[in-house]
Amino acid sequence: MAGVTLKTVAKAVGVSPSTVSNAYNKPDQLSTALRERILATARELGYAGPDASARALRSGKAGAVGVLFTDKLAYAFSDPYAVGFLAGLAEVAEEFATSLLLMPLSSTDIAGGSNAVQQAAIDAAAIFCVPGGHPALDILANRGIPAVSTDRGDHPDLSWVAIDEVEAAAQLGEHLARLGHRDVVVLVDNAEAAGGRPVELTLDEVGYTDCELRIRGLQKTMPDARLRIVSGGHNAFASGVRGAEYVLDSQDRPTAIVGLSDVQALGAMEAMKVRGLTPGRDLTLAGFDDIPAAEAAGLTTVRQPIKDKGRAVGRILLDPSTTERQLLMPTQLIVRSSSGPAPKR
Amino acid sequence: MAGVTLKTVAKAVGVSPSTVSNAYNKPDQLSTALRERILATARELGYAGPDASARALRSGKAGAVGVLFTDKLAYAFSDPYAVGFLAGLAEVAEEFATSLLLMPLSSTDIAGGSNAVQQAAIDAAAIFCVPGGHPALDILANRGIPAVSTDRGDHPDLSWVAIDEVEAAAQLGEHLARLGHRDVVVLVDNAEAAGGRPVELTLDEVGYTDCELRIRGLQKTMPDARLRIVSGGHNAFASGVRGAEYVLDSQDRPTAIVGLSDVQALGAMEAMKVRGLTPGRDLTLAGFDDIPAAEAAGLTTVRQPIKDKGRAVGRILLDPSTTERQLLMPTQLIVRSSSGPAPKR
DNA sequence: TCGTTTTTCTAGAACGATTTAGAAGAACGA
DNA sequence: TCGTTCTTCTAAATCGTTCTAGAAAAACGA
Repeated sequence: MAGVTLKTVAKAVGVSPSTVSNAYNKPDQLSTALRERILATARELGYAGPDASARALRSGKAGAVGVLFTDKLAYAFSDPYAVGFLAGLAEVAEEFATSLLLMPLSSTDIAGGSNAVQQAAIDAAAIFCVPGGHPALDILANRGIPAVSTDRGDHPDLSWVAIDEVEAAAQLGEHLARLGHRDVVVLVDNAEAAGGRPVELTLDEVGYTDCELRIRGLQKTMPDARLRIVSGGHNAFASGVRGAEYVLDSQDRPTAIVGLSDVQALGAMEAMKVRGLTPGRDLTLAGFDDIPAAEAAGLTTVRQPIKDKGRAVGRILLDPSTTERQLLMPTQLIVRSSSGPAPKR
Repeated sequence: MAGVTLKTVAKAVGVSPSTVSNAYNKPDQLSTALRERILATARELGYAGPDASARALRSGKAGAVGVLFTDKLAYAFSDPYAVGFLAGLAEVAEEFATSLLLMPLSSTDIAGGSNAVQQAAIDAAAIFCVPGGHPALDILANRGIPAVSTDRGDHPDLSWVAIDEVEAAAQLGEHLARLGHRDVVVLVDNAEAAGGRPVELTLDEVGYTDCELRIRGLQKTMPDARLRIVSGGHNAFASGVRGAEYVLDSQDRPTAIVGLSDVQALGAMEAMKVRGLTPGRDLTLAGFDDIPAAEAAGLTTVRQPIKDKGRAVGRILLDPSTTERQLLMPTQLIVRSSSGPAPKR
């Protein structure tokens, strides 16, 4: 039962291994009669078809693209934004009969070599919201694996599908400025706050390039405003709750809170409601992404075409007819009930 | 630059390939000095570490578990229930430094051999809501890949992590019966309706084992009720909308609609609202799964510990200390505002 | 000092396929 | 009839590792 290989089948049929291989991969290289005899014998012997690893080794194609996420893989699924990206990517992958390999980006032994990025059998990689200097990116580069990032990197030859973070945030900033807000707290993703205690950060400490750029965008159109940066942990609903709690329970409440993702902003909304505060009246709230829940909650946000982003990444990775290697996707400010005029002092 | 292999490094350092291999995989098999010299030279030469495919071939371990979904992969991400499962599975996978390989289950050439299930380099597989007789399952079995399903299969030696579908549905049925409902429409996932036109089915035509079992469960505690089975397409919000539209716009309205998943039930809720109908008053609505959105929408539903289900599947697949191969997870009826007494005739 | 164990390293055979170049025979055209 | 072209199949090399068994050297115990 076990240990049936190409050779076994070849011997049983009385042909060379090459012919059996051809029966599977190049049907027009042998007569139909023989091919059928081979496949029949294979079935009889319980041969499951060419071994995946062996084929990958010899042919140099793994038939899978890797997907890299920030932080914990389990986390990624808690943000509908990330899920939307995956859905778009999966759509294209499916079209090209390619699998998606989700790689945990655990910190363990990233240098030593026993991590998934090092070990994964992939032909290409999609990099989702992984900060620029991350060691995993070096590993990929070193392995010579073509990659597309969702952030514009520094290298001019890196492929990416991104939005104009600064411009997108500037649009939101303009909206807020026009409403009279001059005291804003920005909720960001931060590893150090993941312990549970919210932290207040300087722009330099923020880390993730896209977060930094968004804050710069806000500054651009809100030059007179005081912008504070707060984190309640990783990018998740609970972090938004914690970050907002910290801000709302302090003596020094802002007039507006901007979550750098909708999940965080929705967490903040929850914290407001618990305190009897109405978004848009008592305090303005805005997010980024425009996930489905944002609409239901009436959250003002900056929409990104996330599924298209996933599709575009997939095309660059898999579709040879796609030549564009750097793509800027459009964004749109969606004003809903969670934003309103700043209260007069 | 290209073509740097173990051998290249070995030659450069002046040792045997085995030793270089050991430098990466068995650090205690050689002196620290030599190991460092090897790693340094490797870095210098631009060697990216042992090739994934070659390693997989020789050692027989791919370092990845496959995940099989019903229908389109992109679909899977539209159901928070499926996403929750993935999150749980990912958590365990991460712990064991294993990647998750999402395989498209496209119908193309499933027999011929050019499909993902056939080609994937995986050590094990998680099977999520794939109906019993699906050819992909045979392929896995044929390849000798250990698999765990989220449905109890027919084979006694198959591993699974599931719920008692009949009992869970029976619980819901009892609730509905007690409220006086005797005319119920069940919304199911169905491929034939995916074209756009809703269809009405008999129990035999339902297909997916778990759907069938749930309907049987309802019948069990609602023996006097008329149960009709309707599908608006695949398991998705839009299908729920379509299915409900078909039912609501007919002459023969039921007093209750049961979605066999929350996303479908929520779609039905949308259709009701558009028609000015209030769930729980004008018509009772219930679902399955208890996804986060169900709570927000006030949907009565049967809760499944979906993330735990994912975790349990992961443990069976990856954790050698887990001996239990068949696991029944608890369910719980969650009554919310969408269910109410049947209107008197 | 002489076995004996331990450490450190190596040779060579797998692992299971695909690929390249080419042989043998059939079919073809003139 | 003979040279040419197709079709059908094969031998042998190769992909880049890891594994098994064992050799050489070093360390050890008495």
